[in-house]
Amino acid sequence: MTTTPRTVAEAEAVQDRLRPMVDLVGPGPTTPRTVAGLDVAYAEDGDRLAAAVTVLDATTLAVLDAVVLPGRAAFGYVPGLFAFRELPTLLAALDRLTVAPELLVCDGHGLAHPRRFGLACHLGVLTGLPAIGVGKTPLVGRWEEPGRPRGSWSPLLDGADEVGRVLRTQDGIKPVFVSVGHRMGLDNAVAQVLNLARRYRLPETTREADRLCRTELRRLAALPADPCRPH
DNA sequence: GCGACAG
DNA sequence: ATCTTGTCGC
Repeated sequence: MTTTPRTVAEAEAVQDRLRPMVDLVGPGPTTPRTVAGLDVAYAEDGDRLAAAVTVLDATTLAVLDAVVLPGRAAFGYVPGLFAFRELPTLLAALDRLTVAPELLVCDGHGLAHPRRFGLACHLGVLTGLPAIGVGKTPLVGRWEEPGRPRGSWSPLLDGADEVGRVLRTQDGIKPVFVSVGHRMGLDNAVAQVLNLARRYRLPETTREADRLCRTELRRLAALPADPCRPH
């Protein structure tokens, strides 16, 4: 089972306990055959959610498998502890996959985190799979604007550590924040994200998962009260 | 002390 | 994350 803390102190303790288990050596797969995208959509109340995992062919980007599950936020939103909200439902969805992913692309940071243990590290350690974090906005670190062309990047520095890279995935488009989650090298992480973001700012894996969980959330909201489980 | 703060 | 209209541009 997953360790679900109830307080900020407990959550930080969990991160500190798991952080040493992150594999920072593995360069990761050069040409994975299957890549998973993970994302969560929240209802207006901020409590109910839908978590989605999609598995794509890393070459053709065809969707090979997809799972979406309803759930509840397992923790309050606290920057730095955000992973605890969606971890349980995401792990449940991962368990139901029929096509095994060789790499996880997470919607959030990995090492680019105050305690070097963001969502991508957490999911990587718990599943044992190589994992990458792709954030849309920064959490920690300083950086300089990368060049305009797709593929340009600049280091994301937290003190003296390069905790990630600010990567331009499309010409002249706002960059994303790439960081290592588990069993990956930073160079490879950037290469994998570029391969997955061929036409849009975000990797196709993330876009597919995002679309799936948002659609499911709307479907759930439009559904009448469940007659099978009355109050 | 003040501001910042993944999704 | 989500709430939201129009608008600028290819």
